[in-house]
Amino acid sequence: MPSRRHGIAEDLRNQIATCRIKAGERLPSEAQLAARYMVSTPTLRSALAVLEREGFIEKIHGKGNFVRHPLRKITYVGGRGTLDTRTAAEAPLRVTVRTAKIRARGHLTALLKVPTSSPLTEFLCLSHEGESPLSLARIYVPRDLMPATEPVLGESPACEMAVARFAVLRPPSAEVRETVSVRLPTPDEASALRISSALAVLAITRVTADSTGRVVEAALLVFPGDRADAVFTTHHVIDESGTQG
Amino acid sequence: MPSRRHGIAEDLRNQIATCRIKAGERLPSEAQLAARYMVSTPTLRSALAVLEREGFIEKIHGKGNFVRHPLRKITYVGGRGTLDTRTAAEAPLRVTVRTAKIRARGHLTALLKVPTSSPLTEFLCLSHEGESPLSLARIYVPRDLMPATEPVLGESPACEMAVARFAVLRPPSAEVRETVSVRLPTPDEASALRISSALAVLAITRVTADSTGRVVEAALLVFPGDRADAVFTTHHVIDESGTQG
DNA sequence: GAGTGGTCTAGACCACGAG
DNA sequence: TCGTGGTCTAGACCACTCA
Repeated sequence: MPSRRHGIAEDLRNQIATCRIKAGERLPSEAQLAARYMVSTPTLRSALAVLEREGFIEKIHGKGNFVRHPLRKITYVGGRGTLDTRTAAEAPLRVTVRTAKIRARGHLTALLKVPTSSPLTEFLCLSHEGESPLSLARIYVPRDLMPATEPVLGESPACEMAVARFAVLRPPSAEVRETVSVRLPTPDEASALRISSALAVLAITRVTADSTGRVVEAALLVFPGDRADAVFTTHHVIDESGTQG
Repeated sequence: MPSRRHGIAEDLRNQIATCRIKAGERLPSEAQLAARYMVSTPTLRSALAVLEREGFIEKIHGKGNFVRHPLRKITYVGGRGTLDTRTAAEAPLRVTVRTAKIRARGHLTALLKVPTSSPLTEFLCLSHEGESPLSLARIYVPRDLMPATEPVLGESPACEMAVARFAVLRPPSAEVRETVSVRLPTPDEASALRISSALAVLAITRVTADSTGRVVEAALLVFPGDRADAVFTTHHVIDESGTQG
C-alpha cells in the first residue's frame, strides 16, 4: 500500500520521464498541486522532497519547483594526471576558474605532505553545461611548482587547460591515488552546484605524486551524485602474485 | 538564523559525537524529545530525518530511533581482481553467501557480453560487522568458468574466499573496469543494508576480463555511502604521451 | 503587493513491535 | 494491550522573487 506522497511522487516522476512536463519547466505551484491531488500542502511537499532527493526537480524559493535537465551523466575517467570530465562530448561545457594564493592548513597539509602555511596555489573550477553546474573542483599545487613566469591566469581559460599545461612540466612517472566517497554536500557545494543539500555528491580526492614521492597536486572534485559516474580501468599486465591484502 | 529542526539536529549530533548518547542506544521517544525541545512532533521528526540522511541514526518502526554504530569506514581497494573490502582490519567481518544458478537477462547480458539466457552462477554476498551490514555484493560468473567439480558451496564460507579461489584459475593478465556511482538504494538494498532509503549508497560495478577480452566476472557492489570509501591507485610507469581524451 | 516556497503547529489516525 | 514510529491534516506565519 503506497503512501500518498509516494503515489504523487511516482505520478510526477512519470510525467517528467514522459516529458509531459519538460525539462526546465516550472511545476504548478504547491498549492495547485495539493489541490489537484487532494492532499494537504505538507503532504505534497514531502512528495516533492522525494523527487528532489532523486534529482528530478530543483526547488527555488519564491520562484517555484523546476524540472531539472535530463540526467546527462558525465563520466570521470580515473587514473589520468589531468582533469577529464566529459564523455558526453557534445556538451557545451563552460568552465570558470578562480585562482588564489593561499597557505596550507588543516587537511591540505596532510594531503600535500607539506608543512603548515607553506605556499600553495588554489584553482577553484566550476563547470557548467548550459545552466546546470556539473562539477566543482578545488585544485592545490605547491607554489614552487607553479611556473612563476607564466602570468597567473585570471578568469577566462579553461581550468583543464591550465592544469594540463602544468602536467607536461612534471616528471612523467607519477602515482595517482584517487579516493572516492559519497557524502552530502556542504552548504557551499550545494549552492555552487545548485543541488539540494539532501542530494548526495560523488567526491573524489585525487593526489598526484611524482617519481620521488613528492605530491605535486591535490584535487578535491565534487559532482552531483545523480549526474556523474567515475570509471577506473586497471590492466593487470604483470601478475602481482600474492599481493593480496 | 538556523531553523528549529537544524538546531535540534545539531544538538543531537553533538550528543552522539561526544558519546553522551552511545552507539547502539535508543533515543528517547519522539514524543519525549518533542516535549524536551518544545516543538511539535512533525518538527522533531524532520530533525531526526536529517540525522538519518547523515547516517547518524537508524529508525525502527515500533521500536525507536537508534544511534548507529560509529562510522567505521571501510575502504574498497580498486584494481584488484578480488573483492577486498576491509582495511579497518580489526573488524570481525562475517559474510554470508547465497549461491544460485541463473540465466543471463537484461543488463547482465551487456555487462558479461553473453547472449540472453546463457547460464550464470550468482553469488549473493552480504557482509556484517557485528550487527551492522557493511556491504552487499552480487557477483556473476559464466557457468562454464565455474569449477564444476567443486561442490557449489552452500552458505558457510566467505564469499571472498570463494571468489578468490576462482581468481587463481583465471588467466593472469586481465583488465578490471570499475564504475563508481552514487544513487539511492533500491528498497531491497535498503533493507538488506539496514539503511534509510534516503541514505545514498556507493555502487561499484566491476567487470573483469581475461587477456582475450572475455568477461570472466561481473560484480555489483553496494556500500552504505557513509561507511565506505573506494581507493584507486594508478602508477604511471610509462609516459602515455598524448593519450589525453 | 501578489505569488511563491519554507517552517511550524496541534492534533488525528494507522502500523508495527513486544509483552 | 501499550508504546513506538509513520502518515496526514488544515491551517498559520515567515521569507524570497518579481513586477
